[in-house]
Amino acid sequence: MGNLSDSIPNRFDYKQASAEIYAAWEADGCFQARVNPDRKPYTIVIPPPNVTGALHLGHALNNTLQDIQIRWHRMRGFEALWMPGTDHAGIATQAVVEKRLKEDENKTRHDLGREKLVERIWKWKDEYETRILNQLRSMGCSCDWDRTRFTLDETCAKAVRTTFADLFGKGLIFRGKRLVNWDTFLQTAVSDDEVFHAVTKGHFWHFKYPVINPQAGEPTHVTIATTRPETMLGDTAVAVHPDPEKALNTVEELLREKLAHVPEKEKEAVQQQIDALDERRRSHLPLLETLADMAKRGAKLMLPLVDREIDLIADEWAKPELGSGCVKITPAHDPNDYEVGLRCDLRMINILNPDGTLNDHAGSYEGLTIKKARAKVVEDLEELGLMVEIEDREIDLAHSDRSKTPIEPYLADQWFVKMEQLAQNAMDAVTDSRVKIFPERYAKGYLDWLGEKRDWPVGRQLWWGHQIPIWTKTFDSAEEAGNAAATWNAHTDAASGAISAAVESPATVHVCVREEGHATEAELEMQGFVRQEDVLDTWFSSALWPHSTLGWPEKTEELDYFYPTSALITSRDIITLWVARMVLMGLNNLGEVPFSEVYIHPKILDGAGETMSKSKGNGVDPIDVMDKFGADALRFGLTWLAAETQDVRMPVQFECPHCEEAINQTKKNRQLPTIECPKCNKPFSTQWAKTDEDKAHPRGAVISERFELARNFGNKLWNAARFVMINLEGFAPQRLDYTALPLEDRWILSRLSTTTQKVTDAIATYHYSDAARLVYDFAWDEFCSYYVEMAKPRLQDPEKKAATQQVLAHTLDQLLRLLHPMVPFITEAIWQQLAQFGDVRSLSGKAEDQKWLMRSDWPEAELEHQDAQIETQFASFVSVLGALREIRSRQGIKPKETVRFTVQCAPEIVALLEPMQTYFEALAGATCEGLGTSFGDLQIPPAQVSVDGMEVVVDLGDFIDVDAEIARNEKLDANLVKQIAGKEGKLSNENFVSRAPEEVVAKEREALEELKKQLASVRESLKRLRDSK
RNA sequence: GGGCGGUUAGCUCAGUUGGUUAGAGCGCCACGUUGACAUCGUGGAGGUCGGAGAUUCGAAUUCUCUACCGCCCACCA
Repeated sequence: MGNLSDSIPNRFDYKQASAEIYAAWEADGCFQARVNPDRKPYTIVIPPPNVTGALHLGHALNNTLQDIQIRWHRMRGFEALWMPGTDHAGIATQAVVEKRLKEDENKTRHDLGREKLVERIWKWKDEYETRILNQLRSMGCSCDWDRTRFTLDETCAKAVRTTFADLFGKGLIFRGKRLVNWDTFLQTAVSDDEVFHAVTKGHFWHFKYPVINPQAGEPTHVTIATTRPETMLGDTAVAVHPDPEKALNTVEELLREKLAHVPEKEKEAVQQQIDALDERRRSHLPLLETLADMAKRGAKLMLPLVDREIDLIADEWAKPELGSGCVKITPAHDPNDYEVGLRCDLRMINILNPDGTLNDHAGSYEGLTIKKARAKVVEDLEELGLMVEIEDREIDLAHSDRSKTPIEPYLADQWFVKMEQLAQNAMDAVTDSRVKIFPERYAKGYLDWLGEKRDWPVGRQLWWGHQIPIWTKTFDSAEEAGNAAATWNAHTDAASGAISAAVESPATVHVCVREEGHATEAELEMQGFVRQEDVLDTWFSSALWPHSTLGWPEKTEELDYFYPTSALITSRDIITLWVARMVLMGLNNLGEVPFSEVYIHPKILDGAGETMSKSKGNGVDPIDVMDKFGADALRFGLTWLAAETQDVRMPVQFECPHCEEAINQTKKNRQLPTIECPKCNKPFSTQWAKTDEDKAHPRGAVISERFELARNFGNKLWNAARFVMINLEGFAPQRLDYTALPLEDRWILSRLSTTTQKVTDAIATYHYSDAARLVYDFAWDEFCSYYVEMAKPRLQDPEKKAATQQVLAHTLDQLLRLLHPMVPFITEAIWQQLAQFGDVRSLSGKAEDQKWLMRSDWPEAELEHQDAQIETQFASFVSVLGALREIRSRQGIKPKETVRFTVQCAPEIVALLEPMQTYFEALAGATCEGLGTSFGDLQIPPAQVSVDGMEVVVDLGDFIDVDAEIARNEKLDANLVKQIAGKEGKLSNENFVSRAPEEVVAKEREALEELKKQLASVRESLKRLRDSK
């Protein structure tokens, strides 16, 4: 016994052991999945992390949950494939690299050129991909690394071009004008979700356009207002409501309806709005009516500064209740105006160059930046006497998330994917449950979003990405174009294979070539076709991920075997962008959904409820957590917190590198370059350290104490295993007759069986937190606190030792399996040590033939071990134990002192407790002097506790603190009186007695009797205690 | 403006189909280092379950309204 306790340290050296174990697993091919007809496949494709930067805690959660499913299924006998990889992340990555280029070398991408920039981004990608994959390894992720893919690698590129050509051929790719969010710094369109809004101070300019040849009774000018006066250069109309009176009435109706429902305190504000309408009828309506009539007769206005004739139009977009009631229409630079432009067939004049300066449509303003143009337009309008008023106003301005510069709405040619049918197919897959989403409520967002069936703009004006495989040429006539298209289309089924062509009215031909580097490409270029510069939206390649990673469009064995994949585990913010697109692309390319289940996990927020991010400084790095607590603690901690409905709130601390003090992070201190530790008064640096002075201090990690629970649990498990192994010397496996086992063995086996069943169920339904809690409680409270404690005396008894060893070995072995998916390293480390006691550890006597725990079998719940009666019996034991401990504690009995006790209880409880008698000694330092009996008359009154229909009486002799007992009993007395009153009240309520189910009433009666008994007992005790004084 | 989620102990969260005295971890208080574990053990204190109303014999749990927090979508001359 001595050598083992010396050789097993009482701490798990997670740093060294984890690395060694992982390397050994990998070397032994434990992560590999192969096409294997003898097993059922289980597949997860990783949500490929962006190569923009290192992984954060959200990724850690995402990947932990995936690894749990993968490891669990692997143990259950599935051929489990976890497909790893990373995402090129289009604009995000290019923006990061461009920013770096600007900072380090003061160069723009145009200084470098496309090729050089892309080269730089590849370098960045290599660096971060390595970092990311190593982070995943440190976390213990059991990915099949041989299959690692990148969304921009050749396999994926082929899938992208094949898909694009297919859609093009089906007529689902088309070209259209579209207002895009133009980032003038990066000179690219950014998607709506890459835009953030910020309120800035600005102005609201009111100015007027002259009416051309106004007729009698008509105004000479029309007043409009805008926050962006320079856009007037692109105006092609001014709109007025066709029926302003009706519009005002409608508004009033709505307001009156609101008035009826709105709370009292808001009524006044609504009433004011209604009054304002009356005022407006007087002040504006006659003019607006006139203008509406003018619009109908086709009146024209003169657009000042550029002297362009524009229409006065009637359109409902103009709101008579706002501003002057007239609105300028700039279809090429405003989303709403664009809609008006389409409706009224207006000219769309783009006044901007890609770099944000004005182009030749702006006349004399050409070449100016927006800012300068704005100032000059205002100045010139003032000079012409057309400026009416300038208001100060706060403006909610769209900014690019990537460059932080203001967005300019900009009309550009874009490539679109027609969504109508694709979206419908993806919706059907969820409605008919071919794809199930957990938690279910997220299906709504998915369906709503797809239901809009908005065409998908897939082009990005970037250099980093899959370049659109289209060559374009504009011919002199539609006829020529038609001929060219027909010629190229004729090649489609010929040797050159994969081509299709389409004419964009009037005379532009687009040719899409499927094969990369095909001779056709050169041929097209020779004929004057030019390849589209744009690259595809990064989500286009991500949408193919579940099948492109398996080799599609090749008909690979892997594709056949592993597709459709089994589960997709991801975070809620990309349900639409990614999940929906994967479903529709999977259906389009393979006719099958890409996965059958989608699990959406919570997000990780900091202590203030904000999302974590590097730019806020509240981001916890999984590496720091692993350094401090270990990978298992990171994983278990996250699993523990991953409950169904809630996001994970995780208060964050700085850790002082000098004294390890944890300093709560606040909004104030989280962006400081250095912080002084309040405990040891030494400074440390943070991620914000920029100056040499700041950087000289050692770095304080950002961590969260949230992981202590998991770290402690690992330690508990390790030491329980240590205890078992120290006591396993001379262990000889044997077949035990379950029915002949003593109560404590049957109890722990019953609990093990129940736990196994529940944990299995929890993981299967993605109730991760439940799974963690179940196994934590079993391991700590049941196995350690009771079974191991009870095993101690038994191991000293030669008669009982062997059976005890067997049950200990079995339970530990099974427990390790249950825990392995969540905490793979520590369980594997223990399991390897346990192996030295032979390969037969299970009660069944079956020899374990796997070298690695991660490759061993998941436990089956032994249903015949579940025994409710045994569990009740054990509960009585625990109650008595608790009573004894409480008395000891209350009375301040020293641990070394043994006390004597009896339990007064019914005969059937005596039978329950009988076999457990000896354990009171070991677990509570109390000797049982009788069950079902009392001490008889003691000279000094005993301490007494009544629980579950039992009276636990402890003879403390002279040691008793009578006053303490009296105080306690008095408190109990009062409490019982209160409860009894409550129960009596309930039972005297005729309604309750007659309407509640009989069993509930009976239960209440029983409880009342029990309470009364207790009260009697307490009072008797009190009397004796008082008498003794 | 539309939708979703949350509000339970000082903190972070559980709470199954409504039914005894609402649980856990951390923190706090008291005691404790006898050979698995002080990253531990034993005991204790601490909650009128955001508010109002309704249904019911009975509500943390169901329904309605409401407040606050968070997220998503739309819109903002």
